Formats: sequence, structure tokens, C-alpha cells
Amino acid sequence: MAHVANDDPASPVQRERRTRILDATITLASRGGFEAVQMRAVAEQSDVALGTLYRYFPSKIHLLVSALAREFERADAAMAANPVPGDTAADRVVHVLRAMTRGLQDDPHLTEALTRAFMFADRSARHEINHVGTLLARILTRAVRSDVVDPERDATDEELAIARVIGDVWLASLMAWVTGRSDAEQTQAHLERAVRLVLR
Amino acid sequence: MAHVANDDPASPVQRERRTRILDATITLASRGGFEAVQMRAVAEQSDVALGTLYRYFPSKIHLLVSALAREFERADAAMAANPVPGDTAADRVVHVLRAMTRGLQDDPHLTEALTRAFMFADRSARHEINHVGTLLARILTRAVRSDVVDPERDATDEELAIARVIGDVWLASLMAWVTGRSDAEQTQAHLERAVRLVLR
DNA sequence: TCTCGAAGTGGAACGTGTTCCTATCATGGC
DNA sequence: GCCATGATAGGAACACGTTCCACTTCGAGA
Repeated sequence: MAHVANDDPASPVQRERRTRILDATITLASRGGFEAVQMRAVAEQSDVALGTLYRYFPSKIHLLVSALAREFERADAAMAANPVPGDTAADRVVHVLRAMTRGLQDDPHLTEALTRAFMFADRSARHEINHVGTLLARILTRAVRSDVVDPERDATDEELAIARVIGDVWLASLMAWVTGRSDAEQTQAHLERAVRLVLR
Repeated sequence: MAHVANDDPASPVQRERRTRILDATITLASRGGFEAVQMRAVAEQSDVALGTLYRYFPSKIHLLVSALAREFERADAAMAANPVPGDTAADRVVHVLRAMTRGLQDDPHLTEALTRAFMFADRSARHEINHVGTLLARILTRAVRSDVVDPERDATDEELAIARVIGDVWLASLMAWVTGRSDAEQTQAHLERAVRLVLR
């Protein structure tokens, strides 16, 4: 039941194993989407026994959401490194959304796999899901307020609410895109429309 | 491959069978959530062979999303019957959201089953998903504009965009609630906050 | 009424996520 | 160095979604 905690792998060996497993997950997802991420295949490709894989990640959903979290951590770090361009909050948010959306649409299979896992997750994966949600909110909140005079001041309730609403719309758009209900152009248009509605 | 179309069951017998299957689905979902809706159980309870069940609904996801669609159709019809109370668009939308949310929270297992199926759906279920999305948009659009002077006039782009954004936030909130990341109170607060942000 | 194709039945079979078991391996404390 | 204990390997076993097949029943048209 208990598995290796995300942020506290006991040993460097385990940390490295975890990395290998997530790498294999991304590779397989990128190649064939959700259905191609088969637990036996992940175990084989990361050179780990099936039982070990399940010790590290208690389900396929946990595995994929953890992979998503790692991607978001990278994106967050990359965006934190250099300031978001744009004069208004709306400009910056649109810029960030455009970057994220483009990144995803460049790898449709990976996006499909990670998105569907995220959406399908149940209570047992709420910590991982929450982590992803937090990262998304952080990225958007930074875009919304990256020109405030005192960046150390906590974000206001309103800034947080705006970031959350935009995040919600982004997730719904992602879902629509993954299910083939809207193409890249429609997705982007809807996102920008929503940003303009919320940020004014 | 081809299954009985939703809106054109060939015979009354088939229509009645379809109803029985969806009833069984709702019953099982209400009792034990997504995992309790097992195809063999649905077939048995609706007194139909497994192969027949698959002829009517090509997958568990199609089945559950179709059940969700039927629920939304009922809700839509009920709400179309008598006008939404409230003086402002925001009031009416909040009222509708509150009603829908309460209805769902009264049956957590059913909500979990239908929501997760909706979120997990892939391209093969895009028609069913789209139908649900259309119904949701229709319900919200009506709430937004139910006091316009000429209700026959088509909704404006802005009215539609507002309804879509609110629908997106509602879906995301539903997901957060299902995964246990937010309780009923937080969900409602976030929804109302979003409505106020978008409608002004 | 007879016939024929579509629809339904009952159940075996298969794939993949998940669990479980036993033997082996690695590591920290003596 | 040696042991105790937890981690891993390897793989069988199980559950449930899905597919398939052989047979039967139903119903519309000749």
C-alpha cells in the first residue's frame, strides 16, 4: 500500500529508478498514448520488475499523473527563470497559455495520455492531482501578477480566483481538444476569449 | 461496430431495452460508483445478454456518458418548463448551478461514475460527449439570457462564450469535488466567485 | 405461411491492470 | 564477516472490459 513518497526517495538508487520509470512512461505515452502505457511495458523498458513498478506507483493513474507533475515542475521552473513577456496581465496569461498549449499539441499522444489520466483520477490520487493543480495555479498566478510592485506580497484572493478560473477553462479546453471536439485554433480562440472575460 | 443510434431506435422493443439498460446503469452507479458499473452486472440487471449490451453501447464509457446525457436531457426539460428565478444573469446562473450541484451531491456515487466516465472519454465517444456539452451550454445560456426582450433572438457570441466559460469552471469544480480535493462549500464558493468574475 | 437476414442468447476466450507468492539480493547493525 | 530485514526479480493468478462464436429467436417481405 505505502509507496515511495515522491519527494523523499530513500536512496539515490531509488531516485534514479523513479526517474527511469517516469522516463519510460513518457516515452511510451509519447509513442502511442494512454493505451500504449502498459504496466508490463513500462516495467520492461525501465528495467524493473512489475512488482517494483507497483511499489513505486500504486496504479497506472498514479504513474501518469506523477509524470504529468514532473512535466509541470519543469515548465514551472523554466517559466520562473525568465519573466513572462507582456505589458498587461491578459497579454502575459495568453502568452503562457499559448506556450503550454503549443507544447502539448506538438505531442498529441503524450497529451492524450497525461490528460486522460489526470481527468480519470479518483480520490486515491488526490495528492498527485492536487500537486498538479497547485503548479498550474502557480504558473498562471505568476503570469497574472508578474508586474506588481511588490512581488513578495501574497497574491490577493481575486488574483488567485482569476488564476483558478483560467486554469479551469484551460483544463476543459484540453479535454475538448483531446476528445477531438475542438481543433487547435478553436481551443486557442476560446482560451483568449475567456482570458479577456475574466481579466478586465 | 455500428450500434443503435441514440435518437433512432428501430423499434419500440429496442427503445424499451435501451431504457432498461440505462436504468440499470444508473441504479448500479448510484449504488457503488464507477467500479460498480460492471458490464456483466448491467447486462444481467437489464436482462440482456452481454453481446446485446455491447450492440447498444459499444463501451462502458459510451454507456455511462449516454446515461449522463439522459440525465441532462431531463434536467434541461425540467428547467425549460418553468423560468429560472433571479433578477440578474448572475443570480440566475448561480441558482441553476446550485440546483445542479445539489442534485449531484445528493448522489455522490452516481456523480462519481458519470463524471469520471465523461472525463475519461476519448475520441470514439465524441458525439455523446458533445451532446452533453451542448445540453450544458443550453442550460447555462438560458439562465444567462432568460430576461432578454426577444428570447427568439439568437444568443450573442458573448453570451455563448460566457456560458461556455461557466460550464468549463463547473466541470473542473465537479472534478475537484469527485477527487475529494474540495468539499461542497468550497465548490459552491468557487463557482459563485467565477460567475461574478465573468458576468459583470 | 415460409424464408431469410438481423438481432439476441449464452458463454468461452483474450488482453491488460492489479495482486500475490517465493526466491534472491542488498544493506545497515553487530 | 554475518545476520536480519526490507527491496527486487520473476512470474503465476485474478478481475473485468471487450471480442467472438455457435446457436436460437424474431420479424418483415415473398
